[in-house]
Amino acid sequence: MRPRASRPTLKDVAREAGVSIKTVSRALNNEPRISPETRRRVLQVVEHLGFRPNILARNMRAGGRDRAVALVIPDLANPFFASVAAGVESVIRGHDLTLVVGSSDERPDRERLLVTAFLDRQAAAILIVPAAAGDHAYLRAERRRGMPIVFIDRPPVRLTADCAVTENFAAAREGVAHLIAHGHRRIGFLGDLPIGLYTRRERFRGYRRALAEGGIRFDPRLVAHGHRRQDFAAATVALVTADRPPTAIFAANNFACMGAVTALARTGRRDIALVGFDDFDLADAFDPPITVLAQDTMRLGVAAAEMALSRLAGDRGRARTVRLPARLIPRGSGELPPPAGPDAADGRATGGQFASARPRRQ
Amino acid sequence: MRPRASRPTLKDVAREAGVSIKTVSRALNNEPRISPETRRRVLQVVEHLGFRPNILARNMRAGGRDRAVALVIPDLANPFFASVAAGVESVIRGHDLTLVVGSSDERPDRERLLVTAFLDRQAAAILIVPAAAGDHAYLRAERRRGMPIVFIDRPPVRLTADCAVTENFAAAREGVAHLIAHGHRRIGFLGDLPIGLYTRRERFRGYRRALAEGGIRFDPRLVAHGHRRQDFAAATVALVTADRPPTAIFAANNFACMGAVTALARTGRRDIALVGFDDFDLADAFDPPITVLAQDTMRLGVAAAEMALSRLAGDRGRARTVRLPARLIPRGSGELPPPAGPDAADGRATGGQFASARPRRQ
DNA sequence: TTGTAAGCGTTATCAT
DNA sequence: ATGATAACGCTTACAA
Repeated sequence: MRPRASRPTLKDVAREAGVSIKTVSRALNNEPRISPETRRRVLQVVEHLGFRPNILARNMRAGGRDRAVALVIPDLANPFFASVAAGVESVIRGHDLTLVVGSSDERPDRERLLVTAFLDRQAAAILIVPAAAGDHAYLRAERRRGMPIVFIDRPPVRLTADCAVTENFAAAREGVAHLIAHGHRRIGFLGDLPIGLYTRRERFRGYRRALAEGGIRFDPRLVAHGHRRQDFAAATVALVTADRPPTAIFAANNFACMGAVTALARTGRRDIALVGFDDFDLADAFDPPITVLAQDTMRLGVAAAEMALSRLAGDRGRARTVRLPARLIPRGSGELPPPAGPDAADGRATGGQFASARPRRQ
Repeated sequence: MRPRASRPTLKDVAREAGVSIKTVSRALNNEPRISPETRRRVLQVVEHLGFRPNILARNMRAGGRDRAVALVIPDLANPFFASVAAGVESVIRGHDLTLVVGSSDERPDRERLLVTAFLDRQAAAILIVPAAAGDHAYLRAERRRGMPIVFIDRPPVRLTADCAVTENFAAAREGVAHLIAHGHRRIGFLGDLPIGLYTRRERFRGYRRALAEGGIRFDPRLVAHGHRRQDFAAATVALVTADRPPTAIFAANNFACMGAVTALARTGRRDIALVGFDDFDLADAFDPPITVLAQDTMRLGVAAAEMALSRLAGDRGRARTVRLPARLIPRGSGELPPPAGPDAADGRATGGQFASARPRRQ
């Protein structure tokens, strides 16, 4: 087992080229005071040795931070976050910044470990989609020093910082109002866990508000929760097979919606209206296609990255919050009428037959 | 605009605590030769100042590399890669290593930029899911020095290195043979772009082999390509509405399969059999549910991470390739018979009627 | 138990 | 135009 060989350094290049390390440095950084001839020779040695500068050492000397922007997300497998990352990427590219991503697995302790790891590596900026039940007071000192720290999708807890979020309350309210406008009065709510999660709270508020505005009494039996898609599928089955089932479901996030879709498809129920929060791949491939409130995930990332860049440029003004609207995309599932006409609240008995009697959407 | 304040250093803590920087260092690293009293006092100052060690400086002195494992993938939004990342994570966690991910956007130039950025930052190991049409000769020197570099899903080009791949050829052959076993003789192929992409080549080979073994003549008109899901949907529509359309489709990757599903759902065709390469979320939510060849994506990541760790531990043996089998998951779509019985090759004329005549799968 | 000096690989300063 | 030297923040070796 040969020991790991180390990379060549400035010193190695200098020795090989017969010059001082400073001359090598000059050649590499296009500094003016060096003869073209020397530069050429040095660069040739650089090439030959496969020399690459050690960024860590460079940053240390320069006192400055690394030109890497760190993004910490709860779950790599959730396309929502991938899209946010793409938004961030699009902004920082062209600023000679590299995006690195870490996943907290929706656990506050791992999130903190990751954020700290990036801070300790002198990242230029840190963008965080916080995990549920976290506490960000530990970042106060860094914030005070002017470190660009921006939160995305969910605001920080016990910390004031820049933040880019969707107008969850307004969007949820609009989505539920949409169902009400189509005649539904028994509307189920499928939400995240934990219940205290910011987005779930806001969306639930929107749900309650829409109900109230529609003169509909809130029924806690129509509320269910889950975490993974399969949980939501099970919850959906439970909801629609219970006494006095809902005629419509409002799914408060993408996994909830996918779970509901799965359950409805598997049980062959095409009579239950459905509106989901967050668009998702294949939403248009179902029968009927799924109506969603699409968050502008890309722009969420863009807005966050822009705030970070502004901080990086020296802006020490007070923390800002950017709120982005969501867009209702009616595709079919959210426009289904309740089974027995606009005024009936109970669709259980006739639902199945009704579904097969209606012409199928192509 | 106040200038960005810098983090406190060992020196700051030392001054504040009235000790030397070495004493502070001892207190921080739990070194033995320090009085409990001094340690307590130092740690208190550390706490008070919010001091955090500069990892870059530490690593530089220690000569060692950073304890970060870098993973470069072509597309953050593809759940396939997210799952690979999860596999890597599961291995390196517990080795005090942090996973950082970068996305090449399926572009070789960006991939190289990212890989180089991580190398220049002294990453402990680099895992690469290469973009199409890349060239990895530039990594030869690093490999020679013993840098752990592992390729995932697709092998390196013009470079010999550790590699973890799925047995694409065997799996594709099995999938197509499965369709043939169910009576199909006109089987479409939906493949990646570019055509030269390793996985697409291997899977296409498997397709051709299975056809040959089934005594079926290859028909180039049954082959279509695409990149995004919508492309594949369009390609699918073109395939099934052409003269002498296929009675079954083999989709050579997850987006291809999702595209085919979308197209078949939108056009209400439930008579075309479908087998997809790669499992995907919601594959079980369609009617019929989608039969797939599931790659063990998680284990792909695990295998790659294990090779990297072994290199990190000093193993300088020759490059290895780990090949993992895929698993056929029959869910329904791959078991549909051809329209007019096992021997008919042409399903166009009667397909639609046939579909509505068959009982719908629940 | 504690402190001093050297060094990691860079870049900046100042000679030459 | 080029080079010696200090400095960045830390750890290792050695001295006190």
